[in-house]
Amino acid sequence: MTPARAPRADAVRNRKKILAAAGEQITAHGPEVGMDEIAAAAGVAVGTLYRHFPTKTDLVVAAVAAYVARVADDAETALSRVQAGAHAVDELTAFLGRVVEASVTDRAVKAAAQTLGAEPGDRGDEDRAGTAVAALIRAGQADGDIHPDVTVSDIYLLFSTAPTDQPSAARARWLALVTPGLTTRARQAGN
Amino acid sequence: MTPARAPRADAVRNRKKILAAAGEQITAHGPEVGMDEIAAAAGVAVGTLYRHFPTKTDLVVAAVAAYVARVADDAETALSRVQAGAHAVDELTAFLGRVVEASVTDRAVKAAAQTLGAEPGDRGDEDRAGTAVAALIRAGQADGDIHPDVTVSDIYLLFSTAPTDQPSAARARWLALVTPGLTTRARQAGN
DNA sequence: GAATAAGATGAACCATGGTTCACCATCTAT
DNA sequence: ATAGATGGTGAACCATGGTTCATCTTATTC
Repeated sequence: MTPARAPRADAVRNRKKILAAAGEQITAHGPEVGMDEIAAAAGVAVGTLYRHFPTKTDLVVAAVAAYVARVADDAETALSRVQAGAHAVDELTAFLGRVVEASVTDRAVKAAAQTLGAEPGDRGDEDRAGTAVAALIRAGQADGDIHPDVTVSDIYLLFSTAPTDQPSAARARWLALVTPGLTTRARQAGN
Repeated sequence: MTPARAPRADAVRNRKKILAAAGEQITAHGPEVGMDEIAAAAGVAVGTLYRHFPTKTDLVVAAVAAYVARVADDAETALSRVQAGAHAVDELTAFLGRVVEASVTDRAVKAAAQTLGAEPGDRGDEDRAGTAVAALIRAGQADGDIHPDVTVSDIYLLFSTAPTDQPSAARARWLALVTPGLTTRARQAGN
């Protein structure tokens, strides 16, 4: 067992800067930003990135984890509104809409979603999000508004297929087209 | 005006081989296949590819056009079935399902779909597909089964977001979730 | 069956972008 | 203050993959 003496102060500092920069850059330009750009944004050299994260994938995963946390917060907030009396269906679709809308700016969230759907993940934020969404669904089902067979993975499935690169109008239309699949009521007119 | 004497026989032959090979390769491995591989499959050298198509994009577009034709055929067949008495909604959703299912094997179709949604295209197959789908929609609306505000671009929108890389079960589920957005009836139980 | 233009060839080129590593700087423990 | 390991640097490396071009081949024409 390596007792592993405490990491150096500047190393900790840099790690944070890197994570923050990676987040910003990925948010702005998607996961395909170059390591050089992330390094520059963090005010470090490329080599430093590799000291902290063995591969680019590792870095992206780590950075994206922050956005999963954001989604989890959003879901929990929505849930608390429901517990305060708001309609669950409305909150759920609004949540879906917000997350989709957010993923336009934060292209990374989309990647995060795929992570969500992909692996069980290492506990934490993913669970929080899942739990909150599940509660949201259950509440809506209790109201009789959400179809009984809807599950959390349905939400992830839909979210992972959201038309991120399409114009705002298309995204709104998409949400309108997709919502009836979750609810028990037939579609209303208009969008 | 260059009278442009007829192109050489082998040039014509090669052009066909290239198009065919590009189709196969893209179908098998998606639009990201290397030019080398396409050339090899066609039994030609890379340079020949570039003699016929100035850039890779041009080649892909040309190759993908063939798949647009396939989709158009499918849509027209579905339409003819409706005219023979079949239910329009059923044909439309089945069509959507088939195309999605097909795009698992033919990853290229997906690219084709994005092309469809993107530019007006140079007439032809895209129009055929659009016309057939439009007729399908109109028929379904006449039956009162399809929501009055559904348009052809809705179909394209949905198709372009289909979960191509997900397992079969997920794709089926997706179709079930998405269908109610097109119809006037509320969701049924099960998937 | 030359002559010649159209076409084919594929090694080489180049840009991109992730990754490495020999060397330098800095923090921390004594 | 100093040793020495931990961390940082960034030019260079390498793999990938699209694109070019000088050269050779072959179909067509007279």
